[in-house]
Amino acid sequence: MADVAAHAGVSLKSVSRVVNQEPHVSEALAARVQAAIDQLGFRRDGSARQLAMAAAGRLLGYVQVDAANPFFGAVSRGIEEVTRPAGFLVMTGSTDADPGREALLIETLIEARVAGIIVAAAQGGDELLRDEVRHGTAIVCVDRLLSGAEVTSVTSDNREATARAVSLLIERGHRRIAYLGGDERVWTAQERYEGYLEAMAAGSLELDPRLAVRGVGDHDLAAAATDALLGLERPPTAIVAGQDRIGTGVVAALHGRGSQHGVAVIVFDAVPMADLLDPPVACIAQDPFEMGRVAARALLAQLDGSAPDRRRLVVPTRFLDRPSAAISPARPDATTAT
Amino acid sequence: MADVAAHAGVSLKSVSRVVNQEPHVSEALAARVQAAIDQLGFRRDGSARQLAMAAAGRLLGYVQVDAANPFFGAVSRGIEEVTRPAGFLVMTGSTDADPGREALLIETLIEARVAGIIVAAAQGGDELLRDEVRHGTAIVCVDRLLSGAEVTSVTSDNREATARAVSLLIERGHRRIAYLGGDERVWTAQERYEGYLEAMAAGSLELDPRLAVRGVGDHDLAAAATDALLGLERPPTAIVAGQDRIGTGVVAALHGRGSQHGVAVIVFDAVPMADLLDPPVACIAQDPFEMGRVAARALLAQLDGSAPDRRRLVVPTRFLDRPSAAISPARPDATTAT
DNA sequence: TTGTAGGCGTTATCAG
DNA sequence: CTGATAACGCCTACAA
Repeated sequence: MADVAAHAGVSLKSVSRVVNQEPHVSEALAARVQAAIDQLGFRRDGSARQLAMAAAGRLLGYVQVDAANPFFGAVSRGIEEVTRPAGFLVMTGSTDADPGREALLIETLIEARVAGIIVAAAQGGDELLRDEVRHGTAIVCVDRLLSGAEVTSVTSDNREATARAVSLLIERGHRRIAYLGGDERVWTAQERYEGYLEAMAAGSLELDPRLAVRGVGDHDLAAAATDALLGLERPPTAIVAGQDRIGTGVVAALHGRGSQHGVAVIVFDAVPMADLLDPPVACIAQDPFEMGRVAARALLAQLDGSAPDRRRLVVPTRFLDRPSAAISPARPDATTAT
Repeated sequence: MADVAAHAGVSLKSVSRVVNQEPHVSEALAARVQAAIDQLGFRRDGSARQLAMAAAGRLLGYVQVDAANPFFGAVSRGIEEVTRPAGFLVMTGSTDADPGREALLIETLIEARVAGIIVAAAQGGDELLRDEVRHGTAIVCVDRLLSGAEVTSVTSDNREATARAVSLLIERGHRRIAYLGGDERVWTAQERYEGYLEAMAAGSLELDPRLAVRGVGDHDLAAAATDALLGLERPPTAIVAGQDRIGTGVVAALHGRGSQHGVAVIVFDAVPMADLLDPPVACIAQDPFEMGRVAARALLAQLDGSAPDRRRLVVPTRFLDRPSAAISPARPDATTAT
């Protein structure tokens, strides 16, 4: 910048004024400075700027489990949509659900002097997060909670949505409804499972423990579990999958058996092309995009003090059942075989 | 930091030494300083650090079209996998293929003093990019080229892969092979289209212009185009879709017509659950994850001067045809109806 | 092993 | 409207 000043024959501050488009600069001077800037290819240095202004730079951190996961990608878009117009830049990193990576990432973001951090899912590094919160860092959680700290969180209505879906199956005559869920230590998985139990109880259906399977959080495990379910002397007439990957496993296991099996499938989280699959499935679709927007708005509001530090924000899911066949009424023979 | 020094009764530099884990510090002093740090909740300031060291901070920029698109998400993961071990943090932003946004984003990244930038797809803001390259910024392009500048680019073997797929169809007896492609101004779309033409010529098949459709780059347009193809008096026996979204449109249009139509479908880019769809499709799968890794390695190598500024790096695609039915031989009646 | 002086590029303050 | 000077928080170089 000094170079520019020298080149233009003006003072340092004048250059600064031009660069920042401050008022009270004569056109002549501005032009001269601009010429020098162009000629020297000058770029103002964000670090120095931030240092001098002592203000928190317009930088945000977004910590996610996996950038390649469409859910988190969509959250990311939601965040950007809100933060970019506000002039923020987002620094992103994936943790692979590894608390160590998460910790390192967060430390780095803090050092980069981000104004706030959005953390999407992955429990485990909670202690560090709580420390940061106490330390005054603005943090918002997405798709997870953080107990023991004043944090606002944005989640789906996991339990309620699952309960509604199961209730719907019951309404349509299903009695043997299976649930395949993921790792029970994951909060969302726990919530969804409880929603299932809730609805089963509300429908006065006794719970067959063989139909309530947990810890099958990936495609292959879910496919194997589905095979096992179908092998029972009285197989379920409906299967609720607690995650998209579980859903694809269920579909894979069902695929090719012909649609005669008549098993209705509902998957939590949107499955791509759900209605073109064989068999088709109904989905409890989260709205990650909106979750990102909500989280970003909450963070920005928190930064300018216009919102409390701790809120529980719930983004509703939508039930997608385009091919009505997906959750068709249970076949009579299956129901009456009791 | 001065606070810490005062609190611990030591000098500024001693605190700096402890923070940076420099050698030659007595344990007693280190402990005292560490205590003060913990107590005051001190965090070293990345901006100041960067400013003082005059070195380019360990920051990288990644500019993509859409973070919610699994392709770019996977590229992002590939980049991270390489850059994080090297101690870099990645700042990300989506452009929505809008040159204006892209420009703004890049400007911002430059101001943040990133050491280099990876730009994934979206042509249009080329002039700005060329300027930056001339200005000395290290830039690597992914899934696009940048003419008129010394940039290294990482792409798939778009043309060759498409040609191979079409040749395979020809080998299996197909004569009427349709191609549905996206916007011809997009480089990848152009390459793939040319691959189609190439293979048709190599197979000595005359090109029916009604079967070579371009500019149908989304689901609905592709579905409509497919309907039109099926309405021809001599419909194609095979359809090659130049993008995943086009592929889903084709599948949607074919879905429910029964598999009797016997149309083989090949989609460029991996379609989720391709083999469970009705009808199933074969895929020309790109490897975005690897593309990201390659790009990141190229950028890092360029930064430390161990690689030239300009290289054309090609990451091969894989042909996925798990359900062999997908590209089954053309049905005789369709072929002989000539 | 520890402390001191000077500077990194920018902005804010206060004179001219 | 313009310019000199002092921060900002840290690091390197040099001295004690």
